[in-house]
Amino acid sequence: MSGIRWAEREYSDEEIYSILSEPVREWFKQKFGTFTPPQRYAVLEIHRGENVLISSPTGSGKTLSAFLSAINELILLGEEGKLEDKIYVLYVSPLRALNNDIKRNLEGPLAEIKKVAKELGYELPDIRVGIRTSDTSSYEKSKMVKKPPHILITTPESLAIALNAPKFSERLKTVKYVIIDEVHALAENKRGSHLALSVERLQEMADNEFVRIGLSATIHPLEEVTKFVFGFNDDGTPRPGLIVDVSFAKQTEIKVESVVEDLIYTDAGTLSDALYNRLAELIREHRTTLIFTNTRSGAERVAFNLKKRFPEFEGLIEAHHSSLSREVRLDVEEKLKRGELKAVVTSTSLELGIDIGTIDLVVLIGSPKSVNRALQRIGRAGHRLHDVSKGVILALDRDDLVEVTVLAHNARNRRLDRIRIPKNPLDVLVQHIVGMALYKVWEVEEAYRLVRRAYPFHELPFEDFMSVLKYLSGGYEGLEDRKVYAKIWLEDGKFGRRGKMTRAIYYMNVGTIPDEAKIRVYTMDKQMIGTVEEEFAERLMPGDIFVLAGRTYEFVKSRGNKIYVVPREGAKPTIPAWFSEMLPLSFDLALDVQRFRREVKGILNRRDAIRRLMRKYGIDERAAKAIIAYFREQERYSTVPDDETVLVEEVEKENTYEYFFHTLIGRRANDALSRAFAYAVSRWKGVNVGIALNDNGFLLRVPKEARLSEAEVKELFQLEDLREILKRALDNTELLKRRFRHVANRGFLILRRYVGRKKRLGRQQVIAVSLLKVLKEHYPDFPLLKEVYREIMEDKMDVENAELFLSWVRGGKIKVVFERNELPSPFAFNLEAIGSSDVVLMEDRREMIKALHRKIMALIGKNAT
DNA sequence: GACCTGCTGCGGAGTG
Repeated sequence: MSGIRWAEREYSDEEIYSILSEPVREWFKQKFGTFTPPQRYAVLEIHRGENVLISSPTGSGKTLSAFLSAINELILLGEEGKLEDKIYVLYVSPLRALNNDIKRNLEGPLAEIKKVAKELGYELPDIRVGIRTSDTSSYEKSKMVKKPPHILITTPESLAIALNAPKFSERLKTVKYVIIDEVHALAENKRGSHLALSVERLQEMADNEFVRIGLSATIHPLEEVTKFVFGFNDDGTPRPGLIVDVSFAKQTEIKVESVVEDLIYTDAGTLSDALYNRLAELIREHRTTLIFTNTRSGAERVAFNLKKRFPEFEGLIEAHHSSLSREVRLDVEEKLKRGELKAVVTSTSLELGIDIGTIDLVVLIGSPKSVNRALQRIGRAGHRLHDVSKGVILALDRDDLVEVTVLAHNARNRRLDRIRIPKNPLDVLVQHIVGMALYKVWEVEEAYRLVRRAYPFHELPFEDFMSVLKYLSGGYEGLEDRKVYAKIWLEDGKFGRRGKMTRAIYYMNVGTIPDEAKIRVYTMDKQMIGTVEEEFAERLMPGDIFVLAGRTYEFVKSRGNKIYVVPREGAKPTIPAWFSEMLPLSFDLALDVQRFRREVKGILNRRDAIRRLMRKYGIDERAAKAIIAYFREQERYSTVPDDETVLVEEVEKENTYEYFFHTLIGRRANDALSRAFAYAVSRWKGVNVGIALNDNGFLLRVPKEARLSEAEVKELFQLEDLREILKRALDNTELLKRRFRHVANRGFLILRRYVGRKKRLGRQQVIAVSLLKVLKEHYPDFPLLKEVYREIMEDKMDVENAELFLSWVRGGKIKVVFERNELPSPFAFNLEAIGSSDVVLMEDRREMIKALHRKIMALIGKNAT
């Protein structure tokens, strides 16, 4: 029997007012008059000390539902003169910009309540709200130790650091309410696993059991996420609490547009003209437009070009992303809040929660890759409950167009993607074990119990827990000579801290986001603008001009980890590139695109195909025509793969055979599947196999002598236990070398967490593969090494869904169609263009696709469309 | 060596 219930009781205004103190009640009446649905379900329950997960749309008063009980309590304490200098409420969100926004949105009402109270004759003390993130100066942090805020706002990473700050952690012990906002964005990845352990550590050190409140606008499945927020009791049952589900649909209007008629033959220049003209049009037609680009360099490029092409926007358009300095970001956020900007171009750093009244349009350039993300972003427009959230998605290539057509349709119908919560990530556990050891001496059993209270580690085998402890306690002959120090001691069923540097190592390596070697960019008068990657900075020559924060700067000189620049107009500035992962297409959405393929296939020969698509999917004629033309070309030349057919094409190249697997299951699942397949092929044939992959499928490049028969290709789909195959594949460093560089970087950082090297090495040397190789050579039994590797790779891989896909093939739900083709089919163009090396230029890629298209059209005849 | 498409966040406490 689970103690988790669905909220059934909707309380009346009077019932809620009855628990509120007079100033809060009067303020609420004046300001709102009545409670919103989530408030009617949640406020009283939270007041009674129930854990609550609230799922309801943006602008529905969700944040206030979470805070109202706590604010009321603080006001009551203030009235009675019992408000102490301690933290009562802890609020955690994934984004710094959201934290800033929440602070503003709390301070306003608190001041208003104080004013109302004064009119009523109460003299209330100030209720302080404080933020603690990387944006907080050390001066502010030290003030916080002496005089803590009553409400503390932070991020998962900063919380993990605060837990180990000897003085400040004392202040956290008094917490009564823990609010986790935008839960969906955390639960589904390791940032969430990391936070879940932090919360359990906090509970362990806290004076009392605190109330847990989770918030989200878009989340599915609710029960699992609820368990994630509440955690588990020691007897294995989920902690009790309430699910408040008022996720009624907010009015949303989503348009899909193709910026040009012809997505193949339009040259790059015309395409960008069309894009910027359309953007300018949209910006002019609206009060404030928020534009999402998915990438930081994209945000820089679009912000810069809009201002350059349309001088009317000078000073009215800004860029916002994580590599801009605190000053720049805060300035943009403030201007946005005050309604002083026409548009802000952002990567993803403004996609959650932020409440800006004047934003009346959201534009997405390229696919946001999941329905949840699309709804979150578009929800930034028309933030008030009864406003319509308006979004326009601009597609720039044919695969993108197909994807966003399905995505927009799902978003309109509130078909959310399921999130999957990672289980037992050992790299996260290692960080927290070190953190725990810094805090006190632990009984092994006691620590294991604590860890298992966190949802992601609820089923952690004791052996795995012990192997992590043993690993961290070192004791490996000779490792210390190589500066591999033990972080903990482990004896008589207890463990504790070891090593002078351990605390610093913990601080410096906290979190699960892969790091980059950063170079700070300063103007000559010492204003920091942001950071660029070491590799980008290294290439700069004096006089070079580049874009940062949507403006152009000339590089002057480089000093250590800083470079100095001066503002300068330039003819053709470069745009920095930052290394990171690409947003992966969600598995659920991928399956829907498969279904969409079958649907379109079914209507291809009907005269009203275009009209039907327009009607059902709400796309314009241009977009519908492009989709129909794309599918007709594919069908004339090859097979249209869908949810019942997986197409494998063999194409002969000069030295290789290329096999295109049209497994539309998203990048992460394709990553797992392609690697397992490549490993199997390389074992069968004794050759190296090249891999290229994207969301729509993958490509194996096999040497001529290792050509696969149709039977062998089909045999690949019979592979069982992918996880096991991948484990073996991951032990093969040769294969790993071929992987993307950021994986290597990530590997290095994780390794650094274990090894504890503080010194930053040159990029060439830090490639984790080589480091691991060295360690492996010298220490064949180096414990957990393989596990560390797997952790790194499994971050990128969705083995579970890859297995699921294979089981559908084995079960006959999906049929494998094998073809030998002279050229890759139209659906394979984008994969082909990934190329054998990572150095295909965008322009070249477009040319390559154009050339392929011309050839295909010649083969199937001009009248295909 | 240059090409380019790749998100989110990131010490504390005390001393001089």
